[in-house]
Amino acid sequence: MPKAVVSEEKRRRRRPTRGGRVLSERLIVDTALRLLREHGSSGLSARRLGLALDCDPSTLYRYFRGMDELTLAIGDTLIGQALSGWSPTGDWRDDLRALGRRIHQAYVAHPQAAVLTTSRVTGRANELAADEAVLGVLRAAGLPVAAAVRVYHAFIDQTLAFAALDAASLALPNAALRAEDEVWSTYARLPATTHPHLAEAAPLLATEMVLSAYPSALELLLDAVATRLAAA
Amino acid sequence: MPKAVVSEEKRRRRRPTRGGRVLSERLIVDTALRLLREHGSSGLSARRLGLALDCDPSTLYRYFRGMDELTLAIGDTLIGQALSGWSPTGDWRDDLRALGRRIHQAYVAHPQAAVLTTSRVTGRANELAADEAVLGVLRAAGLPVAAAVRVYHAFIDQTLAFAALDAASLALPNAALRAEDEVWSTYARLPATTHPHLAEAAPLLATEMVLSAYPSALELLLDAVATRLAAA
DNA sequence: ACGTAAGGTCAACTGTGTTGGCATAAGAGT
DNA sequence: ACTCTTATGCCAACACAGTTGACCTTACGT
Repeated sequence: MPKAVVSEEKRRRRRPTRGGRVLSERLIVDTALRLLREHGSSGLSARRLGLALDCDPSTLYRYFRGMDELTLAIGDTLIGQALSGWSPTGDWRDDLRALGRRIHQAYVAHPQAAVLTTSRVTGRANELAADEAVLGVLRAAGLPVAAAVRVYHAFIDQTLAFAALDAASLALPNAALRAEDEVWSTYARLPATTHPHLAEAAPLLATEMVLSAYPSALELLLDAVATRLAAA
Repeated sequence: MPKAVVSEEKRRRRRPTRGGRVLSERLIVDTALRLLREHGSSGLSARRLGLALDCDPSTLYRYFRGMDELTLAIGDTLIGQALSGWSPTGDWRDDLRALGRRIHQAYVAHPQAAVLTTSRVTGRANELAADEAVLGVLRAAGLPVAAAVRVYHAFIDQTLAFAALDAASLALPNAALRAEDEVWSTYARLPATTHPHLAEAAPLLATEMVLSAYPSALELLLDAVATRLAAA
């Protein structure tokens, strides 16, 4: 019960666990990501993490104040992955599109983790860097501060929102996935008298709904920004 | 232990609980909504629900296969509330806007419940009705089936995605809310050398980020549909 | 070489979803 | 009105969750 967790830089003495591994924030987060992938979004627990790291669950509390703080760290790691290797080209439209796609993709690449962490503001390093990047692109494009903030808001919310939604359906355990398939094919069996449009659209729905609507939504937003820039 | 839950219509014998109340799906869902509002999105549990209904937690399994199915029922109730009293005017743009706002609003009005249920396809009655309504509006506007399905997809995903995001920040317990405020004001204290754009935008961010970006995103989508209709 | 405290471990607490077995009263059929 | 059936309530128990306080040990700064 560390009242205060020692920050990663201040960490001095590294004692190995009984299994011989030396812990670190990094190692814990990576292992958590692995567990999430293997056991689904509800498959991460202090106990399982302890098992995987061969340490007592309570040890984790030396590194994070609780499972919630660990969750935030996982989220920040995802954003870090999204940004790694990116640099602005100078074309605001390309840059914004790339940032949006990268963030969306990073979350969707870890759906089980994304489910836990989207829609949480962490204020950690990588998230700050991402916000700074987006605002920088918009300001460089010529938007005044106030407008840039509004666009930034729509942009980041839209990206995270779609990421969350897309991740959620990807993260469903197999059983639930098959259940959702059932639902869509149920649509096909609906009587045309009560649900004519659903019955008509059913075959198309089954194929359309497995794709993400994010790319088209993103282009819509970019168009809107272009219009605003042209008007000024 | 009930392998199969008896469906609501087939329910015959209504025995009151020890507290004298007669249970029903409806009563259970309503009580769950109350608990969610009072105790937050993680405040719903079989045991607490049992306590509130004055019945044994296991009794709930006579009505729902598990907490997950109860969750889906809650979600469907929200959609039902969104649709209740709505009818099409014939103006596709007004109708679509109204549907979007109503659904978004219904979720945001129950943020704690929305957090649990957005991004879950239930296939229950009210959800079917909503899907049918949206498709009906689009077809009546003159869109061919394939296009209507694509727009429907973007529309419904966008609405749910923003609802989820907006609900999530509304549903944060007070402590976390204050923590998020902290984060935004931390932005203001960032050194302008490392994060110039964030530092500049900080005061605007603090006020902008508490508003929903959904209304503007919705108008963007409606514009896109109008363009497509005009082209045909 | 020593003393300190970081950080590992252990045991225990409360709360969770879920299930199998049992009991009872509501309603159907006569 | 009497029975018979069974829907639906209750109880006890299970394995799992997060979290904490006390304890111990070993790596490091001096």
